[in-house]
Amino acid sequence: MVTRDRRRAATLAEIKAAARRLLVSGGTSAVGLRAVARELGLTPPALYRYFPSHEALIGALVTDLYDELTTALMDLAGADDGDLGAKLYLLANGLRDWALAHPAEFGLVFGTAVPNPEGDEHEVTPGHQAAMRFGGLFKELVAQIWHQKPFQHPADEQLGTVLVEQLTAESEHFHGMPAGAIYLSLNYWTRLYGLICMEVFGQLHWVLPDAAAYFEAQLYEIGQALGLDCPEPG
Amino acid sequence: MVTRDRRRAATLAEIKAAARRLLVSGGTSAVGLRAVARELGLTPPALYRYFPSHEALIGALVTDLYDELTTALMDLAGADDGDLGAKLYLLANGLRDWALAHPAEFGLVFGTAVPNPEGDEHEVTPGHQAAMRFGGLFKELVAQIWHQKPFQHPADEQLGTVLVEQLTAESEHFHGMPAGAIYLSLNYWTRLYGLICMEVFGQLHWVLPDAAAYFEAQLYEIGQALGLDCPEPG
DNA sequence: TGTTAACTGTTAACGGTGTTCACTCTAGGC
DNA sequence: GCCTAGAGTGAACACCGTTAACAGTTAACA
Repeated sequence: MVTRDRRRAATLAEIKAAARRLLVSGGTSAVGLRAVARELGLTPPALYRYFPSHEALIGALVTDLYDELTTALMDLAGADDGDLGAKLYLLANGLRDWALAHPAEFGLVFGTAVPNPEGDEHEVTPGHQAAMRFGGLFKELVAQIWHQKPFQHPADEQLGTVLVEQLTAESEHFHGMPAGAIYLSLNYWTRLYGLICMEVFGQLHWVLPDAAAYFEAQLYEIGQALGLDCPEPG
Repeated sequence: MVTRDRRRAATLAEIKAAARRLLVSGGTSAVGLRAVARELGLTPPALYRYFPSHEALIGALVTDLYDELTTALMDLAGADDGDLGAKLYLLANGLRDWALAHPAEFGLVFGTAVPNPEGDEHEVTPGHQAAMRFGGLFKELVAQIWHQKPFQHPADEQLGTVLVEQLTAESEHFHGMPAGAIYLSLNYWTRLYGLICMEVFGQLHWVLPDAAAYFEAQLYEIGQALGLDCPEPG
């Protein structure tokens, strides 16, 4: 019987589900090793049969959240068969909606620093792979947009040799797009991420009580930079 | 004698200095109540004569860091008597330099969510006041730039009534600037903050090994939006 | 000046955390 | 049917923030 492995996988899933529950209800600090064990009616040391440390458990949770978000956004964008611009618009709005609906998860996934300061051996963890899959969503879509209708982009001379060199190094991930186009794509992601971070972390409440209108206006702006005729705000 | 208050103020400063030291050397998690007490040769309960809780100690530390950053940037911008655009450029670069030089402090000050979800009684803490002073730095400078040489800005119709309403509510903080101009100013801050956050938190390392060139290009771009002739990148 | 009150620090303790070790018991494989 | 690997337990360790009761010093006031 393989019921042994099956049982192990089941409890492993239960552990992560309990951790997720605690994260949602009480924020990042609430998902402690002992609390998770309590949730399952187990003693704390029992969890060490499944995760080598509390940190590893959190890491697995982050990986799951990344994948959940990725598939959710894929479903969202896949359902719409319209033009690619509308797809990107859906993706951006979907990410914001998810972040606002799950602020604790967002804070855990995107608010914690990536531990890659001195990049000797990358030691590509499953969490990193999940993050790459997530990032690939946007890269892929932007590359499709570019190849369908190339948008105006700054020339290499405007960007400077250093930046162009770094951007062209990423060209393979963008299906051979030129540096200027990758630059604009990076802008899109940077501004989107920054906007959502500020809204979720409450840095925007002090000037804008409800950032929805501002977000929409910004989405229109950054979409235009990619040659998209986004839905106009207002 | 007032030596009693003097002594109290001295130890209070020592406590915060020790906390700061721990923050720098070991990150946010290293600045614990017991660790701070250990650093001063005191027992943990002694600190409760100075701060009502560990959280209050952290709050005081954040306030100090805000003020330190604010005065540092004021000195930086005050020294240069050139045009206001150069001042803003110095400010933005100064903020980035500070964030990269003190990543732990930056993470503590800007990376933690502002606890203002349902804004009933704001209960304006010293930390909030310090944050306002810091934000005021940029608002003030941008307002000066606007009044010296008004830059092109989107019309109200382009932004939509909801957004215009919110922006004009902030008009007094921007010395009576119109909504479109405030919108562009907000863009400047949003993009600057997002960029620095991503760089410090390592979200940019995976695509750009060294974000300096990208940051410079972005600074040029967002400065142009405010009608400034920034130093060109490259 | 002597008394009193406030202030600063201590020790002991409580409940909480992540983690390790030695142990038991049960289920699967030979 | 033995035997081993795995799952789970209880006790313990070292840490954490916090509280309560207590002691010594110092400022203020009658």
